[in-house]
Amino acid sequence: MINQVTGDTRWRIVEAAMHLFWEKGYGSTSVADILGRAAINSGSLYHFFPGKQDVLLAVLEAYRTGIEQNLLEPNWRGVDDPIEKIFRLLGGYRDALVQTECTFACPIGSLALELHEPDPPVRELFAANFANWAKAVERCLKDAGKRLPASTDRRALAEFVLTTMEGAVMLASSHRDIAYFDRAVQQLRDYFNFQLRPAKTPARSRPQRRHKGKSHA
Amino acid sequence: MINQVTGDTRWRIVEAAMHLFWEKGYGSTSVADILGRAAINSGSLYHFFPGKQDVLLAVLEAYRTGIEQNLLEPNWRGVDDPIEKIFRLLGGYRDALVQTECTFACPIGSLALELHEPDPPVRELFAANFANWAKAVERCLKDAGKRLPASTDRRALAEFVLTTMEGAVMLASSHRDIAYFDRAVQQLRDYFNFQLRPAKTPARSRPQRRHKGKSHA
DNA sequence: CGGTAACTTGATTGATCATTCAACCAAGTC
DNA sequence: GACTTGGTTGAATGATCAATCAAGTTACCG
Repeated sequence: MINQVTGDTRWRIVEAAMHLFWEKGYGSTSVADILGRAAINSGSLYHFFPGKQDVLLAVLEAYRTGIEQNLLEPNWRGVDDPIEKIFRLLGGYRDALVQTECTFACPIGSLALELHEPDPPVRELFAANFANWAKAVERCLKDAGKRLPASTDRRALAEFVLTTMEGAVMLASSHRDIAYFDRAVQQLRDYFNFQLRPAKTPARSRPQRRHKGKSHA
Repeated sequence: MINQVTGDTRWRIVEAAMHLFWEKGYGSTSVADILGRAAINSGSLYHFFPGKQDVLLAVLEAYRTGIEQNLLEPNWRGVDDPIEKIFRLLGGYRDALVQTECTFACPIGSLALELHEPDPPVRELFAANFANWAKAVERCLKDAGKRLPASTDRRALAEFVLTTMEGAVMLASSHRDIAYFDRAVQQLRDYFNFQLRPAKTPARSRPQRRHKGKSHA
């Protein structure tokens, strides 16, 4: 998963912790779990990290620096239209949900809500991750140029895409039903269509039903 | 907090757990914490509940049955306009964020994301809580009658309000900044305004900036 | 008053947790 | 071949956790 130049111990720890925090959350992942998955001993972990929380910091740092390579690039490969890029990104989270039978998707969001009162450095990394994500969407919105009215607040709209994604993931995973995610994304699509003036890809100008039943894949 | 006919032990436990789960989450709340806050001994707790998880079930059940009395009624007192009711409800979450300096707001959402793989009964209570919340909003949307186009999918829109609230709470609490919440709600307001035909309260028909800086209260 | 059922007490249990540390090893340097 | 540096081993430590239970208390009922 992800990649790094070295296959050294430190990275094995981060990689293992990434997976486990994503799967079980921070609190429910024991150091022993990490040791097991990374196939090392406790002494090695504590050689590289002062404590469990510092592993979390490294994990969040890895997400932060890897957003381009591991999140945006795979989802945007071969996609040019900036608006479509946004919905491809959301599609990536949809895939994660489907692949895990709607149990988990966004690791940052889950961790952020789990740790209500994180130490300042942890909180700052959450914020930085969210900010980078929104910035990427904001770039798309700027690339969309005049297809969006000049009056549209691009930053607020980009944040709103993130808001929608996180909320949609929460509902879908709580219900164990991808349809909740799809309906939310469709609402967002409709919101976009209200604002977009038709480009190459003609935008439906009126809300239109989809996804009546459960999953659609 | 909340209320119940009796001030008996069982209710004291649920009340204490409600507060603690909200404040620290499920995993970080020890049974000892609950005992302390409820001012009882472990034997009493285990007399009423087979285990910690059953306390969680009771808490979720309490939220579920109390939504009308403890959530809707206080926020909707004196408000008639169904659309305004929706935004008053969101305002209630805003108040919770502000009062806790943006550390926590929606207990259900936090717990739902914390417990990735809850036992079926727990998961069902999460789903039921979300469903009731969305149903309340859906009722408002139906009460709005012809102010919304007939083509609008009221269920999907109601769910979208919930999606937005949960996502907005997550962003605001991660950044410790209420402005993230406000911007998201403003986007939702704009979305509504695209669809609403002007009622008594004339709806701004164009997005309009607000909240440039940090908090606005 | 005797009896019983509901409830409470709080020390105790055993598991699990994050963390520590002295001993060990391997590669590189002088 | 002595010494150092960077990394590894894994048993041990002490804290904390959810859960137990035998002994006690209270309230009600006949």
